[in-house]
Amino acid sequence: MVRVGGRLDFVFMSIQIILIDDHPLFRAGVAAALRSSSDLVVCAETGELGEALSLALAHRPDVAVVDLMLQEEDGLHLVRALRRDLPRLRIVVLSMLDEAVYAPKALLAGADSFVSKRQGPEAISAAVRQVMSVTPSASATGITPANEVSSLSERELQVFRELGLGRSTQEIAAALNVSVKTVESHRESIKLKLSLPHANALVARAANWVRTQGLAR
Amino acid sequence: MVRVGGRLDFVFMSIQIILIDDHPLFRAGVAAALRSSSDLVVCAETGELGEALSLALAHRPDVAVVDLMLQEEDGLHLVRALRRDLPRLRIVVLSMLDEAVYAPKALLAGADSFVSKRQGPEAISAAVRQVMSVTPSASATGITPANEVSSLSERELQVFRELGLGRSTQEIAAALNVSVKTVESHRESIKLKLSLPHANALVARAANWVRTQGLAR
DNA sequence: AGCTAAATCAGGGATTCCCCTAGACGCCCA
DNA sequence: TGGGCGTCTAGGGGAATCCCTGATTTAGCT
Repeated sequence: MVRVGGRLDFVFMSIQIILIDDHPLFRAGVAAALRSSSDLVVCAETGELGEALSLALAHRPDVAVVDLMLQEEDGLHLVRALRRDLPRLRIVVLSMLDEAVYAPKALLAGADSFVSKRQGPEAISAAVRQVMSVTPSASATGITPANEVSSLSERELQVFRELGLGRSTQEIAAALNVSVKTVESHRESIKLKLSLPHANALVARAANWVRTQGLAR
Repeated sequence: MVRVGGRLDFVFMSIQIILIDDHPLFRAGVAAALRSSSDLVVCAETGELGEALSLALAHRPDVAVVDLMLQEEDGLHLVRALRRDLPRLRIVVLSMLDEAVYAPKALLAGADSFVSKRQGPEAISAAVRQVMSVTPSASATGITPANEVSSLSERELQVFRELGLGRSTQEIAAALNVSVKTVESHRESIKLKLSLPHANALVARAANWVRTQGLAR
């Protein structure tokens, strides 16, 4: 397997990439963006998270580009699995969600770089080259969360988002396939973490957060 | 401009499409999906919502594929503008968000079809062909807002605003010097007027309204 | 292994929600 | 001037929730 070490522009070397994105359209877009650089090769791609690990083991790519998309739960899981089984693999995480919230989680899970999808095609290619140009230490780009919402766990964030969309406790429980009691529990945790006095304050805060995230309305 | 009317498969006719999507990657993906059908032609595409209308007026496409993406407010605005200025234009709305929530909104705004992005590339092509296969009645939208904040009375508006600021029913009652029961009554009236299903939806809506009004803390 | 955080859910009293009813007041209009 | 309509007020009562405490299990970290 070839590998780009530094300023070796007179040597042709390709970076092998595996692309994991459960959304076919986005995957097509990202693949096109990557392929537009002749030194980047998408050697495998899949939308099945279960298939990703075995594909990576088979192809031994240099970089995995993983899309957190909306089920970032499974995405982070995959990042951990990749990091565990393929320690030398560089992992670039894409997400359309809030960078301040998800970047730390992704990096903590073992990702080497985090790219917001808002940044466009070039940013992805750039990130891939960047993670290949540094030693595999990961170093985490020094993103400071500071945002209180970022202290929420995965599940709490899901509940928070649903609340911001104006969903009732019951509706959320049904959507997440858990009991009402569990959702209530998450709500309590969120209120505690965000120092909110009561339910209405929680919902209003969530709605405003969702607004800033542009996740709907 | 050619137009497919019915079962005319022995005549070659292309469907002209304008693609409006503020996200470059997704736009690339959708464009690729559409172009894979030889009878579909992407005659224009843009990520700028402001540019969309003039492009549509200039190219006079058969179908507009509009991505609600994350700022669905603006997207719906565009759909209405397109429907107003180009009544015969077929409009297909894409969204990655909850179909049950956004499809009615999109159709109400004048869209002819709604496709969830989860459904993949084929669904988009299929939707484009489908809207071209029906008569251009466009179903007249029948826009009856009614659910306007402006329909709220003075007192209801006060309660609504307080709710949007995250105040509890008790707090509002104290602030307005009335009983909790009165505030509850106002809440009921507001829910009725705005067609809101339950308390959380009410608070979330109020919070968003407060944000747009700039009345926040 | 031990620790910690996350996720799940139960119990139970306090509170709120939600639907119904209803009196008082003001306004418009026939 | 009487009737209709909307607003503001508020109570009754059952359902739902809020909110606090605590328990268990899983999983990631040291």
